[in-house]
Amino acid sequence: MEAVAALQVGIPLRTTAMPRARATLRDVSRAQTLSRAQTQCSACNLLDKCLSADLDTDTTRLLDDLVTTRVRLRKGETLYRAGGSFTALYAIRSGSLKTLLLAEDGREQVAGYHMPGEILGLDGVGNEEHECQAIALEDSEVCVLPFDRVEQIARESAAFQHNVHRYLSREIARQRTLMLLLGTMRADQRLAAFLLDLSQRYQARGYSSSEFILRMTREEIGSYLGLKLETISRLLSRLQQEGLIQVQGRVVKLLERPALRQLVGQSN
Amino acid sequence: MEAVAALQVGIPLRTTAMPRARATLRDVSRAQTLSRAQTQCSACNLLDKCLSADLDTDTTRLLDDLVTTRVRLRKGETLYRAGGSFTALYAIRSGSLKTLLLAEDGREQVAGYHMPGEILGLDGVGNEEHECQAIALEDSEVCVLPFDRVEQIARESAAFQHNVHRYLSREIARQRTLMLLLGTMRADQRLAAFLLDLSQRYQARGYSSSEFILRMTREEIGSYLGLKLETISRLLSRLQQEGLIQVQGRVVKLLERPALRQLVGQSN
DNA sequence: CGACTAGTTGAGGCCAGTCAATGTTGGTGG
DNA sequence: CCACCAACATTGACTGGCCTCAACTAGTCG
Repeated sequence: MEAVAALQVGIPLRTTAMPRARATLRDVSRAQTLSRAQTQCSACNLLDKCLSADLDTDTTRLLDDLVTTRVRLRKGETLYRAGGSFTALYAIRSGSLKTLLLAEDGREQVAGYHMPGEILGLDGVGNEEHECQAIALEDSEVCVLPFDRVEQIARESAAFQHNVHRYLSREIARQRTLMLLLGTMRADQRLAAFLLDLSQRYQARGYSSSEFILRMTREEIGSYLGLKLETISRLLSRLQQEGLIQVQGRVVKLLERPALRQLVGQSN
Repeated sequence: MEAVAALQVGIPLRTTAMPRARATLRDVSRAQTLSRAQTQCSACNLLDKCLSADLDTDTTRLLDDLVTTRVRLRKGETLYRAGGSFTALYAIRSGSLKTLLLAEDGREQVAGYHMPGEILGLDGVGNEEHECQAIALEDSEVCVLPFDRVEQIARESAAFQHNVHRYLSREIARQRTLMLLLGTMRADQRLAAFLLDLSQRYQARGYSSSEFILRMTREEIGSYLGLKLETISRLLSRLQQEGLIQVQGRVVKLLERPALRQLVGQSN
């Protein structure tokens, strides 16, 4: 109960060596059990983005009772936290979340920014507990996919199994890209790459690819890119001054995409 | 054939926008088909490190005809490369390999250093082709695990399936740690963390945890840690001067492990 | 309105990169 | 066995990019 209260306030929970809390669904404000009609994956408009891609109708039917719970999160609330026992994957239906990496010494870093259709919680499969914390950046809704059910269906359907593997693997690939970014790019290149990535992901979801809203603060973006907030701020200003983008608070407009790509591309 | 020749020389293949080559087993010097007795996972001394952990005897038997091929690599040879079609996972039996990340613009970074008992190739599951290149750092031997067989067995055995998932997930966790390192640590902290990681992994394999041989050059270590070779060299000297380690070429001795841990731990 | 959070911008410092010279090691062929 | 070469490594001097510290502004919420 106290946990819930704390979360409602939306405190980022700056965990200096947090006594790894058990976090379950009770942690979030509203978990709701849903009627079957509400949860059928086959009726979900995010179909092609999720685990249910490319399945025959028989298999799709298997999925229909996979999701029995959906969770609503308010901005700032935690979906799961590091050390919390892993029981399910989460598919984002609406809104967006960030994942936060926490080291024992209090060091922390934003590990990812996640949009509708993406699946969260994959990091927990390994040792039954989550390794990072997921926090809503705005009011959001996620589907709960109990992992034992996921594994069960994967055993029954090779196609679904393959989707699961693909998702795990894609997560690996995503992180690879980030490692390259963190390991080899200058600050301005990192920011440009970040903006282009956002643009591309928004486009894939049917939103404008040239104008969008940053859901993260300068500090969060900086943390994600291994930089400080001041650097992010300065660079946004500079890119604007150079005419590559237009910034107004959190609203960003990409003006010269080729130039941005070129900036990212120059390998020194 | 030409491919083999090139590889024999051990050229690092500095691929500036390499025309993504198809790489198969023919690429490596000696792929050998083995008798059943030679390849039984149940007889492998790396048992507990590999996919066959925690299985009942029935399932273990399933694995016995999983590995039909083993590959020998000489130092500098490539096991698979980016863009090569993904057909199998590879379990390292002896030796060590590095994985190399390649961006389209020629940027490249060492993504990992891999030891016996570890599994390579997980990044290929997603889109049927490898996303990085694996190169032997010394003469090595790996078991070939055809991935369709792996998936098949996973459908038959929940325990094995779980191992597969665990492995994929662990890879994600490993990269997470690296991201934290690249995103938040100073150069000396990165190097200390690297040395401690090696130490711990050598220990887990029954080798000395306080004295070991670096199988990578300063340049490769630097690339792995997002630093330059000169920085690595300087830092190794400095850590030696401070009495924390002892370095002699590639032979490293950890003298003050607590101090190293403390160095890594201080979050600023 | 005051308190607070998020963001911008400037001045100065330091850490790691760059460039360059030199030393060391290991493999190869005469 | 030694000479030679190439790859690897060390060290120094200098530079520059990003961080730190700090002051100030803009927007938000009770």
